[in-house]
Amino acid sequence: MNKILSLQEDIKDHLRKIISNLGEVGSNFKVILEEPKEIENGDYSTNCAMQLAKILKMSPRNIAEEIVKKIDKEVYYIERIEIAGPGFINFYMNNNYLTKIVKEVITLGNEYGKTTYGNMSKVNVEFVSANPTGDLHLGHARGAAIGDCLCRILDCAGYNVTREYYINDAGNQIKNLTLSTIARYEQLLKKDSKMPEDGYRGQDIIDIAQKLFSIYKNKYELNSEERYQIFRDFAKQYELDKIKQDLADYNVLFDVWSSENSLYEQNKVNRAIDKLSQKGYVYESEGATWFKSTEFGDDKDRVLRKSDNSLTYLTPDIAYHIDKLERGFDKLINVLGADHHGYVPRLKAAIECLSGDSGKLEVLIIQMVRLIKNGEEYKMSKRSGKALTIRDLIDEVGVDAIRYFFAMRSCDSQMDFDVDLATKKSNDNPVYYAQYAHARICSILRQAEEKKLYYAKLDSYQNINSEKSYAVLKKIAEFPKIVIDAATKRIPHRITNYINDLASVFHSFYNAEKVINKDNIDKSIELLALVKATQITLKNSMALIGVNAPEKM
RNA sequence: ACGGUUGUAGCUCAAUGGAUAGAGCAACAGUUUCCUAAACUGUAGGUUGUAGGUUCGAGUCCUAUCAUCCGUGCCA
Repeated sequence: MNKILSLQEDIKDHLRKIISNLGEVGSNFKVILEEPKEIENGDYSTNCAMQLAKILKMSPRNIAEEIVKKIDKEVYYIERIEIAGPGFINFYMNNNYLTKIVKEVITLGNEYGKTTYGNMSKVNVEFVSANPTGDLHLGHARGAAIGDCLCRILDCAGYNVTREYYINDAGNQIKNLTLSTIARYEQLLKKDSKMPEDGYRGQDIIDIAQKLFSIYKNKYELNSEERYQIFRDFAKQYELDKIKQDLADYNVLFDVWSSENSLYEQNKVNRAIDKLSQKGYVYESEGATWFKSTEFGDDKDRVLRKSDNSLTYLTPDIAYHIDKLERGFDKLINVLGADHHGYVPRLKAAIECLSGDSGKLEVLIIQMVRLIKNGEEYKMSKRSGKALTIRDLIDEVGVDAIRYFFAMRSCDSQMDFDVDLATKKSNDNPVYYAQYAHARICSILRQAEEKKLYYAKLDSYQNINSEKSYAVLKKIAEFPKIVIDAATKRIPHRITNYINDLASVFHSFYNAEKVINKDNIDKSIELLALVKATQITLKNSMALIGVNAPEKM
């Protein structure tokens, strides 16, 4: 824990002791020490006098006075304390304490922001998991950005994170992909083959067919089991490779690629059905096999095996989640699009039935993204092939801008993505604001170096003493706490807000004060340390979003 | 019809149950003999969808209602 944060904790402990001497307040009374928005209200503030009013049957202001009398100001770097409004106790710190953060940040470097908060508990985050039947599109881009940022944040907060992608490479959609490919292939052989009813009509299928044609020519003109298998495997691999490449270019890497098919090969799917059956929650009706999910809170019972003997999407997915639990994770987080949120209760029902561990599964719902083009909604459809792919986005807008844009928004509000705005007015993109701050800092450090000026690592900085520089220091000191907050609440956008705030206080500082000043070398080398600490914090926080911190712009 | 999300400045969005609800864009007025003006400073802009309730205190929690999007397949 950094010195500023531990000082806050120390003050809290101090308050706790004082309060417990005032009377019986109960063991679950929590002392809250917050940072007021308005600087006039102090560096820290506590509302505990108001909270205690009812318990102690005294007026908040009287309680506040009792508390304030007993606070040891010297030990905690407190300059003065005021009681304000209905009973807030406001602490005005001796700001010299803030400069202690500078040396700490510089010493920690890339490690600044990391904590052991998560105790290395094992978290599995499953995200994207798009079927290998076509390109990733806008919605996947949002899920990928949120999922990946969340993983980076959890990792920073001390969790042991596994990033996982579930490949649906066994079901109906693969059959559809294969039949679509075969149809395109036959069309290349000048046959009058029709696409399947709900086939995939994108350009990628034509590309696959052409590749197959250049390898096999007319060898597979006639229908055969061999043709089906070869075409299926080829198409599947082609699509999957493309997805992997696009994600890698989007700065998203996975630890584990799980295959649905391998669940069948290991007989895990049948075993899941058997286990549900043994527990007595499976029955036959209308030629299908049903799971009695209503016993576990679902709206209606669900089909596991259809009357045509094929399985529903749910069945292998149950086996998959049991498999994940058996791999020893303390927490499973699924990042899902809002269009799938109705699916969650049945999955949880099955997990609860089989393991009693459904509480370990947490689903993060990402709301829909509407694509706006030429001022109106642009409807996308994978089947028709009409879509804006993640590849198009990367080429047109750039990875940093897209990732930052998606990470900025709370994931539970639906949003519009205006392509024209994103491409044309890309200079207005907030990511540049932060990147510019970083580039600016690097420029200062470069020029200082040319003048043989280097930042100083001191225990206390007497020359860092302006309001603007205190604002920067306070912001820097918050960072580890913000990371923990973003991790536990699963809100990556807290980090982008933080980045924006940090860039803002720095820009403001920059415009008010000259860092490199030949006439005051002592001050310069101290301010350089502040600048260096800002650079480290900015870079580390941007890394959590997965965007670059350029040294020049 | 039922279940879930969202509703905050002209637009896009923030805001740990706290004090005078904040940013960016758009509008207006300023700042460069000086480390990057992709920046900074200021002005203007609000009945937090509506109506109740909970409490010392509500944009935040509860109820109702309206609007919005998503879902309610033997699709995935």
